[in-house]
Amino acid sequence: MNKQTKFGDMIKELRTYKELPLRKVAAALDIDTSTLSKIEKGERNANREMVKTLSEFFKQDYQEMLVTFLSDKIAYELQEEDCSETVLKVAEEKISYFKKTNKVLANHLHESKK
Amino acid sequence: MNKQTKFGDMIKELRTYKELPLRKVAAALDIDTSTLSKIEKGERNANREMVKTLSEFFKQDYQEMLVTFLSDKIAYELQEEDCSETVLKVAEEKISYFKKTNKVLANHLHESKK
DNA sequence: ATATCTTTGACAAAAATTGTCCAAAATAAA
DNA sequence: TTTATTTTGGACAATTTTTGTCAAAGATAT
Repeated sequence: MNKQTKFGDMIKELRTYKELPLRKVAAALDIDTSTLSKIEKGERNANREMVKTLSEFFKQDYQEMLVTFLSDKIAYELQEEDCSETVLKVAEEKISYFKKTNKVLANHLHESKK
Repeated sequence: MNKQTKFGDMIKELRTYKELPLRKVAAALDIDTSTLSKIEKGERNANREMVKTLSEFFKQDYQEMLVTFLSDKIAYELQEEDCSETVLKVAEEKISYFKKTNKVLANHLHESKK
């Protein structure tokens, strides 16, 4: 599986490789087939719980799937910026700085991750 | 101004340096002082329009402020992940890959940026 | 042609964000 | 210390976004 693979493509790949219908995977995730179809096509968001469930279902490494999932979100947010490279560099510096000093970037914003 | 400076701290710095009350800056932004106060403390989100207005108001480079603003958001999203470095790397690859191939990561998700 | 699978659009419900107001807390000025 | 001004925090409705669900159309396979 390619590094640039989108999360949706990844799980569709896994699903079709095992010749499973959306129905089966959707059941494991406890969601509608319609929703899963959209997730595969990048039209709806998955969430962490789904990533976890999918990694178990397909016996894939959770961290790896999570990286695919999260990097999609980041890449999506920045894809139209022409300063995206700089943003990523600065973000990395901020993260390591705040991890080091044990501070937090901001508190209240969108804290529930389901 | 430090690279790791948070957006809120940055504009507070600019404001206090010029000895302006929230009231004045809030007026330029056409928002409540209370909201601006929260933005400075990272408790509310600014948006692009505000970044633009602020860059003009304080005569700062827009791109630079934008980088501060966007990197805050990214850093916030990833600050609790232990795979954040990898995520950023992969995100960068995805972005340049999709820019190159002129594709798009996903369509419909949160498209209005105000 | 029939059955199964996939996609699409619509919609209400739920959740998150925003704008606004008010009053308390903090700070500065008199 | 009183008074004025600035800053902060909480509450709340309005708005926007996301989510879950359904039904039907479209595609594919049997």
